[in-house]
Amino acid sequence: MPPTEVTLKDIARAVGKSVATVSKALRGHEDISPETRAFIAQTAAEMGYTPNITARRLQKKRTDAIGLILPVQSARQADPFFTELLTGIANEVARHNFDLLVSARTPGEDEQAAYRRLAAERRVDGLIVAQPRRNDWRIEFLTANNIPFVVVAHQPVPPHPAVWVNTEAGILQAVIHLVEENRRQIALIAPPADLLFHQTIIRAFGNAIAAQPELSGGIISDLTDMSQKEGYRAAQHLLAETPPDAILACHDLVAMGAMKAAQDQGFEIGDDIAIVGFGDILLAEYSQPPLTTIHRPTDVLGRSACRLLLANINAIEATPSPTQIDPWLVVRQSSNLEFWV
Amino acid sequence: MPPTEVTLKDIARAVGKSVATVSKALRGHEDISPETRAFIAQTAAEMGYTPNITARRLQKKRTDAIGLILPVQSARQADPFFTELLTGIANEVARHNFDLLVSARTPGEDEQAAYRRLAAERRVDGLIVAQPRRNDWRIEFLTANNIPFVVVAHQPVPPHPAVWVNTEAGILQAVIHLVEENRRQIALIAPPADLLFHQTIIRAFGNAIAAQPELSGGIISDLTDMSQKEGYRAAQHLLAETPPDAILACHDLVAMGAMKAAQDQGFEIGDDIAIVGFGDILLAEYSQPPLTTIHRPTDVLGRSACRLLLANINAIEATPSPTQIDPWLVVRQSSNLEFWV
DNA sequence: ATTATAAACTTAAACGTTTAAGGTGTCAAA
DNA sequence: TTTGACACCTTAAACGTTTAAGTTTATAAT
Repeated sequence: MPPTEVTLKDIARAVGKSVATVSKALRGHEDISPETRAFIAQTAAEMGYTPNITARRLQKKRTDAIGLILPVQSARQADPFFTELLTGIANEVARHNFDLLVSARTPGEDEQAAYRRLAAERRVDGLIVAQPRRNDWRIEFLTANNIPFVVVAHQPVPPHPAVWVNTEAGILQAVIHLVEENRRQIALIAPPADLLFHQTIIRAFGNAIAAQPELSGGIISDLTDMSQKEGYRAAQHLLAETPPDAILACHDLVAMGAMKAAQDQGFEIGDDIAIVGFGDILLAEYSQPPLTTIHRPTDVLGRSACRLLLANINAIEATPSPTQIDPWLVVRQSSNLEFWV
Repeated sequence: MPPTEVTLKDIARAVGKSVATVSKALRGHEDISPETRAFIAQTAAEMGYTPNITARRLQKKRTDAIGLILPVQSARQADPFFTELLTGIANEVARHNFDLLVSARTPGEDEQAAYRRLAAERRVDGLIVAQPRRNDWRIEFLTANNIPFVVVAHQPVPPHPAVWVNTEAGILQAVIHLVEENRRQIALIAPPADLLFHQTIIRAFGNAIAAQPELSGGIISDLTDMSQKEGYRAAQHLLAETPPDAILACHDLVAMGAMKAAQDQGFEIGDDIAIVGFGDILLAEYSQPPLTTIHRPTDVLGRSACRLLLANINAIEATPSPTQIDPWLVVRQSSNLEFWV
């Protein structure tokens, strides 16, 4: 490392040309002769030049960075969904030479400060908003302040740019599967009511049930978050009275909590009761029994959201990439009688 | 949002003072009269001024940002350890008004580019390096380029600044617990050999075994990563021949894979065989059976690392915060006979 | 009446880039 | 021999801050 950073000025001095020439040479402009271009490029390399992106940013008025604010419950909390989303976004971002700024905040006042920081102070060119809520102030804030963003959701969020998983299709597949497994009373453990996902999944569930005349369905709708703990609690209540023969959970973590509750009450999962999750987090396959679940291709979701955002801020030309992502059902032991023959 | 960003110049024009005065007023310098200071502050607020951090950065030659590069195996991969670490770091970073830049890369060539980008191009003031490897080129690179960093590890990494979990103590607790549970042959499933953690845990395990005369220990040491899949594979081999009566895994995910392997081979976990993990990820409590594990306070690790890094780059004054973090054993059903009485 | 001190500013340069506009020299065409 | 046209390069301004050094005015000390 040079004792002091090498700048364009240093190179200019070294090659005996002006700073402008050096800049243009390095950026490959047409009006610099090939020889000069090559000479400058070589000198720059020899001197160990790396551009100062801060200066570039100031001049270009773009940060070439996007932001993601993770809603976390506690310092410990780490919803695998967000992690996978993050990985997807990070990968895509890297391909386009952008930076990803991450903030972890508990929803509330604190979160607002984070949005103001990233967005109003223009630390980023745009943001990805995950898990939209009812009357989401984040969306209102970003809209009002004219800051580009893309929502990652479970259904379209007009009029805002969004990428979403086709919840309707996923739920329908799950319900059909349960019917084929001869389940007749399905209980849905719905997400917290302040999430848009709440309405989406309840509607999808209602439609799916309505399409199968022999089915009856119930809905648990008092979750405060989508954690194992809440899943445990919800299932506990559910099973205490007249237990359904299938549970459809809004999140794999919730499903895992529900499984534990059922096991603690002596149910044989996959036999006495079927349990289906949503998400297909990595651990779903390794739960005991392995969890049947609706696979949500979260990394694809992240990549698409990222691409859409970059297109919207004119960083890349718009590609007609799909905004609706189809999930699919992954059948494992928690819902499958064959494993119990 | 203003049609165009409000700058110091605009405020200067509005209050009829120079740009320098406005700047100094807003930063609370002594040589601006209280009245002017107040007036400027008010005007700035009214005009909706937010400082342009890019300009500030250029001038100050600091980015007020740190970086974290997550090693990921695939787009899907999402080791809960890193997620928790990330959350811890993000939280601490926010408290000091710093930004956190995150990159997700598969170890290798790709990863190098990410380091060069963040570090050499000075997008960040410093980096946190997690999961150090043998002859870690990342550490060499950062050292050679004079870029501040802190390592998150499982033992000290002299001469580099680091924060580590007291692996020795954790492993000892686990082994003592297993002895009390009347286990006599303990197998360690060690991390991949290229990680420093590999040596650390093997030494700790060796010492712990040596301290208990009645014990015999074996070591599996061919993992390619710390995943459930690898845990499954390792345990499968282990159990095929002369099964130990306890397995100590280097990571909860590995332990979960091992549990599944054991179950698939008809072992009753906690009875026929005890399994102990390392990390205490959130899901450990919800596995079936719940996993006994060495609790690694990952978020604390992240916070401490962050604080140490910030102190090293003179962003905060050094606090004598501990660099060695003590883990503790959490006993659950996977190793506890009492559950089986 | 002079000088020093202090308070409250302003000027100007700097941080490292990019780029529009302008300049110079060469060569070909008229 | 003039006139473009072109290739190649330079000048200068700009992006929005911060801050060292300088200026002005008022006041106090000699």
